[in-house]
Amino acid sequence: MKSSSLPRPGSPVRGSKSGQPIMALFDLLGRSWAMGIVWNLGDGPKTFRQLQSVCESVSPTTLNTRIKELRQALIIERTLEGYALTLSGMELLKMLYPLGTWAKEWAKNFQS
Amino acid sequence: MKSSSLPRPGSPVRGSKSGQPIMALFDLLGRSWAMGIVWNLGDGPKTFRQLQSVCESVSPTTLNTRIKELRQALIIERTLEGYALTLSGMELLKMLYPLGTWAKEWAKNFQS
DNA sequence: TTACTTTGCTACATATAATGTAGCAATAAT
DNA sequence: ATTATTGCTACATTATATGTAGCAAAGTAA
Repeated sequence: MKSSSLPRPGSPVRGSKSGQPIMALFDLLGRSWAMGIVWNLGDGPKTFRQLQSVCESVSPTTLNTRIKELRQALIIERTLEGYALTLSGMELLKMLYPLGTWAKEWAKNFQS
Repeated sequence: MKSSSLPRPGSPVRGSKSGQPIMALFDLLGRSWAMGIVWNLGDGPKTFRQLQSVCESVSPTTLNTRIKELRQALIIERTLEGYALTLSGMELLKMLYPLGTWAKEWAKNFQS
């Protein structure tokens, strides 16, 4: 993994050469499993293997990469019980919850 | 593009074999530029080329793929003025706005 | 102490997705 | 009739994700 693959606000990221915070966040969260990992840590810390099993089909390679990125981004951290959301990560998750509600309404469009 | 590449709630998606709505949404939005496109349509409809220029480095291939997906997902639509958020897409965008605020706080951690 | 299990990964080959550049057909403007 | 713009497609290259195997370290049980 190149170090440049970690999107940081203030450095060029996908969507913004100047590294606008929201674009850095979109770059970070817009990678496979990133939001799923945050979401799944909502009910408490999980070990690597637990995350692997709750994120049904994630490969260890990808999981490990995402974990590194989210840790560097200060969204998750390693604790004695496993990987956990940081305080900041918990705040982020709170902002994702409304998406769950929206998604349920949205899903109605696709019922066969 | 395989038709199976469009994540739909109710069908297997990344993160959920049963296609839980939130996981379908994460699958859809967790692709490069997806959230950036929605975000950038916040201030009104944009043509393909306008989107291309506002999403600085997006390739036409990727932009076109994302547009197709977001249209099928009923989040954006084609209008006379260009691509625009649907009503549902506007609601979704509203749920993304708080992330902008969060991201600004988050960015403070990375100031050199 | 030995043996067995679980954990947190790494290696590596393959498949899939994104990028970058070129350019074309259709419409609009001059 | 010419030129410009728009919404793409083609295609080669590069980057990212997947899937499987397995290993070293730590914990557990006998």
